[in-house]
Amino acid sequence: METQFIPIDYDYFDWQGKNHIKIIGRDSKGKRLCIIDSCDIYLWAILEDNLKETKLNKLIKKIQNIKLDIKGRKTKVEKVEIHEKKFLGKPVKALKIFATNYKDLHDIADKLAFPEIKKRRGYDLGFITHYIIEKKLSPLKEYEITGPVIIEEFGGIAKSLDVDNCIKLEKHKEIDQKNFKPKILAYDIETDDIKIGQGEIIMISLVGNENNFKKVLTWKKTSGKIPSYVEYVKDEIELIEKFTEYVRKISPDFLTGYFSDGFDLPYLKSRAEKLKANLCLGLDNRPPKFSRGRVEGIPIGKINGIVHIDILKFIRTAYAQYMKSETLSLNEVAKEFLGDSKKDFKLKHSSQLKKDELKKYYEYNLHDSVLVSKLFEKFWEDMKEFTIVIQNPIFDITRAGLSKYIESYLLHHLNEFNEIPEKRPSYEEISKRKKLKSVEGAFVFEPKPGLYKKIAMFDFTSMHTSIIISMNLSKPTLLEEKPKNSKDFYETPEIILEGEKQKFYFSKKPGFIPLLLKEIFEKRKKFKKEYKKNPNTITFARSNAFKVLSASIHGYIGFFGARYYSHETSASILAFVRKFNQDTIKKIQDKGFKVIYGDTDSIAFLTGKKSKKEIKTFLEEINSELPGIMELELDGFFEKGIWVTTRAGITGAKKKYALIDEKGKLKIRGFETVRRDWCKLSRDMQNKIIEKILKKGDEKDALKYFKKIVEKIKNREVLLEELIIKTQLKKPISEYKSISPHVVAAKKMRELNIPVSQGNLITYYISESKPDSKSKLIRDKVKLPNQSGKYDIKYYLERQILPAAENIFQIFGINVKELIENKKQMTLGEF
DNA sequence: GGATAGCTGTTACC
DNA sequence: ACCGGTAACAGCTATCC
Repeated sequence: METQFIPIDYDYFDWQGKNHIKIIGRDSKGKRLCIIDSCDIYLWAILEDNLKETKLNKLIKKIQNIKLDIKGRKTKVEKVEIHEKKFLGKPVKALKIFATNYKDLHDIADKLAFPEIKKRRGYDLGFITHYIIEKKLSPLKEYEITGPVIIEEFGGIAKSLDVDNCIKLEKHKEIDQKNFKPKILAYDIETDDIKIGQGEIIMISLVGNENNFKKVLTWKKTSGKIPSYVEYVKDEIELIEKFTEYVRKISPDFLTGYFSDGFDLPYLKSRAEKLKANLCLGLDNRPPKFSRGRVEGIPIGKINGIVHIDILKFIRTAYAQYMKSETLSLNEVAKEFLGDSKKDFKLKHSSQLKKDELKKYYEYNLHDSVLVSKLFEKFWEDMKEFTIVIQNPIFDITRAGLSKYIESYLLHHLNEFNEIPEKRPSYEEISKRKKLKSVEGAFVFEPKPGLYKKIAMFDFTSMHTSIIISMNLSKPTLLEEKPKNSKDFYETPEIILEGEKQKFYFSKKPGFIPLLLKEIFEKRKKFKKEYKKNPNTITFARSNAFKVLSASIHGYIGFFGARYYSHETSASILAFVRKFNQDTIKKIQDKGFKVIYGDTDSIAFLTGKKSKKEIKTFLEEINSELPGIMELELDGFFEKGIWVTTRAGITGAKKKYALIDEKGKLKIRGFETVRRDWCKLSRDMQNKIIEKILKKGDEKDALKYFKKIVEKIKNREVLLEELIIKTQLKKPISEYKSISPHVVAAKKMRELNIPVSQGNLITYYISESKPDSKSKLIRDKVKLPNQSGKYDIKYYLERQILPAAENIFQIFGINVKELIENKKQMTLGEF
């Protein structure tokens, strides 16, 4: 049979002792196919240099005779070949040692402790990654494949799978990608208890991307007319089984939820087990399987053949860093990316629900799935792009962290360089790396506080990555010492590493890591351009997703868990980052401009009387002098900007500024207004003050506004919701050494049986202390938002409002602190 | 018992 | 443990006198 094929989900099984890959995917007509294939299984033994032939032959004989008897399964080394390979860029002679089963490679490696063998590599990739590398059959790419249809072979696997055809792969060829439209089903459950399996599942909503499929399944019935999407079932068992039936009938490529790895799917599983209900969602007619997750032990739910995607996890890795939302709740994320939100509905125990409320509940439940399905559609192109670039199955891509992205990308391209993969660091190696002092980071220019006009901002495009590529920095290209007879190397500035002043030297002969990173760099540039041409939330998200990927390369090299970790390289990258930024600052100053700020890869300066065209020409001039692919670009021109002092004193505060461009668009960094751990009142107030100063140029009006807010607080006219402070609980309550207000708030919540756990955003406000209280601690005045009380005027004036305004007014010589203090005396006087 | 340096903890910037 | 360094800042905690 010959057909087109898009691989989607990868799995493997043993048949007659040998690993076989099982790939579920689609053909161009939307038929679901399963492909069975196998590949060579082997590991590498890197030999000592200059090994004599007789010794080598003896060694090969010994290896060929290795036999294993593990867990009752007998197996042996199949064959051994000699290859000229490279390891960390250097030529090596290596033995390719073949085995039957990938699982055995580790045990074989253990038996290779011969003095002739320097290193053993390539047995810790996992079979799926090994297969994809070996056969170049990558997820979500498109292929022309040929092979016989199988029915009885491999123990009748074809019969156990719910697919249109099962094919034994003989040949495959990559073809151009057409626009693959996956079948998607979003789901969401409602329950009576948020602890997994502790309550009943009340209803489940399903939303598909074909035929406008919308469904709410429930056993909680109401009277009167109900919407056509609601389907009643008898009880919870039937609810779960109906859900299973629909998933199987629709048989989507992707079943997607929001936090569904941590809630919906484990909940369904737990209830199904308890009630003995059928939850066999997989194409293999089995229930979902769970494994322990990477983050906070949140499980990972896998369904055979149908890729379960928890869209929250992908958002967390690829976008969270650059999002405006304060939390990654479905509601906030939907607001940011879809301009839509959850339906307004106050959740309560189903027994407390009135008949008319139930209809609202159905709507609410359905809409959650609508949002999830829309989010999936929004991010589909990005997930696909990441999957194709990184070449790991999309199931893993959507759950992995950034280091995994980079590492997988590298591992999948090593063959192009004839490279043997480096191993994962051992536990001992990791502890050793963790003990090293952290390397000196980027340079931040100390600003002089003040109001500035006519500002230009330059920044380097993907600075760290372009430095790695341009200066050929990586573990394999790092030279042991300064070459004596050659100029073919890059020299770093002086670096202090582990207390020792030194320089590092990198070969100019292009290494595989810098060469490979170029693709990621190019993609980042491409998507940034796309965003600038067509700015919307989605082009912004994509541009940022690749920005994150591109920016994490340097982090990967300095990450102790990385295969290609290099402390020296990491220090070198940062030394170049400092050097190029400082050199450019100097160039700009030498040209006669006043530099006012810069952080890592950016520089802000006053354009003075120079035209935009002149600035751009100057930029080109700087660019012509930059090495390799390094590029400085214009971030923008700004009409005005403010920089303030630190709270403590007279020095300019770094990482805090506000700018306004010609279109009146504000760019605010670091100020309280962008920090979620300040109350809404002070954030909004500060934002307005900045706006009044930058837009209208009217600090008097800003001051008037500030006084108004002070009055409002004093007169208790401020709504409590404006005074709520939100702080994240970053670890379990018991682990806190210092008991700060948010920890107290979390404790109070626990006392009231409100579930709190690590990662929750804790909300509270500061109330007036009891008259008899001697405590000066703020934590003793903490109250939860729903606890009644009077807000503490003094606290909000002195600790929330004043700090958010003080430093800004100080620029204009206005001392608002005195103003508040006078007012306080007046207040006292009034009493 | 009050002042304060230093530490813990959170968040943001890049 | 799951990209990392720089920085601001609040509020607690230890230590001093």
